[in-house]
Amino acid sequence: MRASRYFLPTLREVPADATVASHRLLLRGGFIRQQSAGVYNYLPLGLRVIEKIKSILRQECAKANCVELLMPTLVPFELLEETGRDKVEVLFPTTDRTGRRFALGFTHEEIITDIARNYLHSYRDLPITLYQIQTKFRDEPRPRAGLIRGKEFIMLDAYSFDPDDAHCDVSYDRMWHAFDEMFRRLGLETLVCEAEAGDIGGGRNHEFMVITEAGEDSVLRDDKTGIAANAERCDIGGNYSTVGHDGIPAAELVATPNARSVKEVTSLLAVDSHRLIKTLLVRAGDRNVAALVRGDRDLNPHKLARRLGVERVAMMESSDVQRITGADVGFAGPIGLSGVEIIADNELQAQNGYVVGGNVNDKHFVNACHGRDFKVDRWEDIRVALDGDPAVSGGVLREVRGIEVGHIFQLGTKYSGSMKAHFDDGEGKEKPIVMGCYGLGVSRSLQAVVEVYNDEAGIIWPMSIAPFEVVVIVANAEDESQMKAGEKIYFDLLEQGVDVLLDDRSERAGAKFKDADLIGYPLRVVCGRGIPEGKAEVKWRHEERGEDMPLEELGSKVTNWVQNERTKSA
RNA sequence: CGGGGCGUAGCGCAGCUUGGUUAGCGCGCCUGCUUUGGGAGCAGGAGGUCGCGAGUUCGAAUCUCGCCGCCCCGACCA
Repeated sequence: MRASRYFLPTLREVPADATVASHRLLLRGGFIRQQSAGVYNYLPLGLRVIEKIKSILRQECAKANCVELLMPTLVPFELLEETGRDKVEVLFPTTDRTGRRFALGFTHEEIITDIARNYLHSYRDLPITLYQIQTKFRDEPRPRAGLIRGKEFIMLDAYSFDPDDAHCDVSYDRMWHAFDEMFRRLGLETLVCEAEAGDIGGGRNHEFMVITEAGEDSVLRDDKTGIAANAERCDIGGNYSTVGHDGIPAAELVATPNARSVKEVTSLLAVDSHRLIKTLLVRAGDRNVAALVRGDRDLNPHKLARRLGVERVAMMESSDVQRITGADVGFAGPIGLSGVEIIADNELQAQNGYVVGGNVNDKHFVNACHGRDFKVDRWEDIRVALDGDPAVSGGVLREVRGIEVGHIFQLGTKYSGSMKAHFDDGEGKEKPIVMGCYGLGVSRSLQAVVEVYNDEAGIIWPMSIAPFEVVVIVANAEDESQMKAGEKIYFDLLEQGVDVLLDDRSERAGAKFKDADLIGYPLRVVCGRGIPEGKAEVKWRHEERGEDMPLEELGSKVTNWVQNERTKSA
């Protein structure tokens, strides 16, 4: 490809809206262009990277015996109704001219399960894993940071079908390994985390995180075992012995007019927030539960749901809170509550004599003691883990930020059950197929790579997914000998199968260097002032200096370097 | 959805507080000459519904109201 005939809309100035480095570089390098919030064009350079990523994913899928198909973007609404996912909030609903309802595909469990129930009837058809690479649509409440979170994005989604859990484990582990290989070849180091399953549902699941400050997820890593977990999921250890109430004065109801929030109450009563208990009322199935956490902590609703053995908990409506506590939201407390199961965070055992809501408007108790003024039905770990918290292993949890580039799930029979995707087990019994699903963010991974590989001057692509492997710059496009030499190298490299761009634009040399650094080609060849002596400069993007090389050996040497890099990431 | 910020040429910005001729600047773009290894110099030029709509006023980029869009923080997140 000749740059003079290509599309390289690089920007000298930094677009004001981009705050994350990788987002800025992708915009400046002319890889992507925003169309609207969370919606992007992939310009030619960006598309090249996307296609290279896809190609690596396909190769690894093939190694793992996964079979590619392509499902529709228009998902019939009735299928989502079968699994209850017609209520999912990020759905993009639409209708055809006859009024028939669809949703733009946000993930394809329903369609793939529909395919399974139509074609997979026998244990002889299993196991099998099918996958696609496709644009997904999710009406995200807050798109951010370019391709990190968008309303549409490119994703690989794979689905495994097995006769039982043991086989599913095998499929799961095989895909886990395939993901490891994919990320390795993209140049991404990932930390695998235990995670929450969210609306996808199911049981065992793991996230693949690229650790970087620009990430939007919080990951906690046990410094003793190295095991990591998403903050939504992370368990907290520590041994707590219950502190008694000796010497603590009797609980006393005090006036706290209009003080509802932790901040308002603690500043009014002049106490630290860790001396206050937040009482959060939730519905868990048909049960009413009061969850107690320290004033300076956050309840983790996922964890609470898990402790209670339900799929999810929902914060109570304010009318229900009033009915149960007799007071407005903001004044709930554990003393005198009835018909409510009280579950308290472990950490609360370590102190006593708290400030709690009075279950009367504008009143709170001080010196409230568990074991004296109110009874805790269960002590559990129900709060959001923080940096420095004790790990279950006895180590300490340390927080890092991460970009979630992959998420794999064991679904069990969640979809096959509700959609009746059954198979004959060979002994005359019909059973639901055991499923797994595996998502890898293609566009998000692209940006994660940029986030990890860049410097002040621009992007530094790994050879495996660089938009071009080599750029050949003709320093002065009007100098015939330079242009001739550049074209010769260009055609030689092309012939050797190297992915090369010839920068023959009539820009000044400096501008072409700046563009090359910004765009981030791994290797740069410059045909310039060395040409009269039969030499050109070769330079790696990640190195400070290049070296002059005789033209005769340049082609084969560069080809070798490229091929070496390729095998490293093959 | 809550909080904050922004919307003026392709990009980055000034002007708005205190309304007043033809709305500026830098980069980019076009033409010419010179230059040609780290985003060149000089000269000339094109490019604007000042986000949209109402209102106030003799007069609105500027003041008021409504709407729309974009960014950041939070909530949410498959």
